[in-house]
Amino acid sequence: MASKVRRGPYICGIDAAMDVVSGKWKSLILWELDNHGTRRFGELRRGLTGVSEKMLIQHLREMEEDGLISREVYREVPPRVEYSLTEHGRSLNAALRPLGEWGTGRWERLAAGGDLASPWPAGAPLLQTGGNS
Amino acid sequence: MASKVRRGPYICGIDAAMDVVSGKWKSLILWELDNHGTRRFGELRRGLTGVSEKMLIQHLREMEEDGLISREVYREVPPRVEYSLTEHGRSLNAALRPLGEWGTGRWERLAAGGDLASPWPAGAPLLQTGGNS
DNA sequence: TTCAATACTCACCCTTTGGTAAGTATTGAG
DNA sequence: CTCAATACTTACCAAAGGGTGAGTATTGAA
Repeated sequence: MASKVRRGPYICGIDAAMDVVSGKWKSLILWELDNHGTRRFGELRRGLTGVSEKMLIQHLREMEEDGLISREVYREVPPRVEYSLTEHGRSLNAALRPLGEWGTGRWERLAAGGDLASPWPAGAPLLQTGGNS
Repeated sequence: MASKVRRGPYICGIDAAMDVVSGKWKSLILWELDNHGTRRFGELRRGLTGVSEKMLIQHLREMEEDGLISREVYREVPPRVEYSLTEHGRSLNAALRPLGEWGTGRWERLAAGGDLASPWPAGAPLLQTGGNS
């Protein structure tokens, strides 16, 4: 039961993308690695507040299989393992940006006591953060 | 147990967007409504091959609560109910487009006996479909 | 000899998600 | 009176997702 091995059959592109990105912590891992370039296992664990070791490693393994991240092992004592984004992972992050901005907009509207029906809060400009967050 | 009522607290914009879009059939519903403009319950059911009535209506209700779609009831016999995208739903669809294109790329690479590590299949141009699919 | 530090690995369990199949409500047609 | 057509609604069940907590392996330092 090491990995999911779903990989289709897909019904559309969104479906194919979701297969890779769905998982409670995956977008956070993407974001964290995009910010820092390279992170050790322990750094990731401390960076993603609330993640369990089991889920973190499970997600990291799946993302490695999906070609999103690379894993570098340094045979030292104590051991050191470094994770970073591949080119493929960076392109996924870029593709997620508009969705992240849409989500930020919704989030702000909700926080403002949000009326979910109208697309923008009528005059309140949407603040754009740097990345997906 | 009528609705999910998650709506935060979120940790990033992606999280906020995922809360709205996660669900086996939601992106398909978005896509179907974007294509046809307006669809009856039965048309949606027949359009999304494999969806159960329970899940379809559950997703539709949640999406209505989230302001993505609107529901129009015609008091006839037999009854008629029509669903369509709101402005908010259309903006979500737009934000999903890059992700859909990324997924299509991955999908094609997989179908081609895909090497998941390199971002593009080296010379094979990515065919862009019209929407998210 | 014991401990610390790191990166896992495993067994167990609870919650969420989604499917199946049957039932409800309405009213015009036969 | 029964049936068809539509849009749900409900009860029940199985699978997937994710959390907890303990255990493993390695070796230098105390």
